[in-house]
Amino acid sequence: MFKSKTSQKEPKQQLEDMDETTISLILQACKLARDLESNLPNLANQPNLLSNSLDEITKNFVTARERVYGQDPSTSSCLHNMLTFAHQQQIGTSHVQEWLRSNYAQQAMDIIQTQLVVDQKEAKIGGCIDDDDAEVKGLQAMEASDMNVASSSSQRPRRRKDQGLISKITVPAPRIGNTEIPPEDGFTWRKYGQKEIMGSRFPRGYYRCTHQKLYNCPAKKQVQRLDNDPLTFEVMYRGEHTCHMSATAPSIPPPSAEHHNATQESMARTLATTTTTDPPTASLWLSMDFNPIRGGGGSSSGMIGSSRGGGGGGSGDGVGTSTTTRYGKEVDFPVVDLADAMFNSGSSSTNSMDFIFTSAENKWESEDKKN
DNA sequence: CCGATTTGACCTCC
DNA sequence: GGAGGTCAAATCGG
Repeated sequence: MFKSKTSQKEPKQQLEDMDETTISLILQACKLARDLESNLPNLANQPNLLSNSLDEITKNFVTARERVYGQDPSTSSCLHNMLTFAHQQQIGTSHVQEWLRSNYAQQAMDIIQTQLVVDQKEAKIGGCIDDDDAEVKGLQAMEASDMNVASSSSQRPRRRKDQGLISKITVPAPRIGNTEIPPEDGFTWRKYGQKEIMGSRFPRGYYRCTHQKLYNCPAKKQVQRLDNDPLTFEVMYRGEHTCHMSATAPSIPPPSAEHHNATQESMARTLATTTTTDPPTASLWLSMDFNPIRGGGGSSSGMIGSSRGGGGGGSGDGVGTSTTTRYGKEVDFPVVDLADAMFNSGSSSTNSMDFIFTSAENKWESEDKKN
């Protein structure tokens, strides 16, 4: 897989062409969503208005989506999901309310927006890569082979460029609270390194899944702040999380069972005996704490595994603090899937958001999937 | 005591 | 040889 090489991306041009209008449509929709959010209390008892508002938003998204599709399907999946989601919103207003109310919307929009930015800047990667597109300038995927590396040079198996780049996204730093903390993504990460990168003002943080050892979860991510925009993190994910998919891996401890199967339950059980901070299947994750900061500013409202270990003292400038996350409550909105899709990006990032709304709109999905 | 972070050293790739 | 990725000892905190 991960064959190659970037340059097959001429639609880049098209992208640029479409962006202006399309993006403005999307932003417009986002804005409307925010407005809706702020007026939610008032609209709550005015179903008609609420409905109109939702229609409005949906319309924008749908239009945008159509435009996107008309241009470059490869970049549309993320948008598409967002749009589909908008569609779905009509289906269950209560969900929408919750969604909007909880800031997830904001975050989701941020993601979408940044995703677009990435798409533009690097039409080759854009958070929407899948097997076909997976490329990385220097990263040659060697998943298979990377199992038996180790051998060559006498010493410990130290390899690089393993697993290939799966997805790369830029994520806005929290708007509130501590902007130094890289955004959560629903998984538990353990920082294993930090390095100054040539030409970058900020160091790059290296994280791997907390369950790497226990469950052989190969997921890793690199977090780095953008030089020109310290409030934005560029996150590169590599490898997929197997820790919440594998039958042996811990997953979300489904609190109020509902949409999870037996496997998950058993996983949850397993989990219960191993750890308490776990990769909430993104599903839950989103619903629980999409926005790390929102709870409480600086002093951690228990959102991030906070900077426990390591000499706190000023070192990790920037990327520092861990992203170890912890969630707890149960919730269960459709949004959950949004989460799942977005950050479960470990793998086919393209579909990052594909899962999100599948139930609502299958037709779109089918189209999308083939990219 | 256990688990997470820090940090310098080491290793691989270009 | 240099840059980037990973390891692992030291350290810290619950």
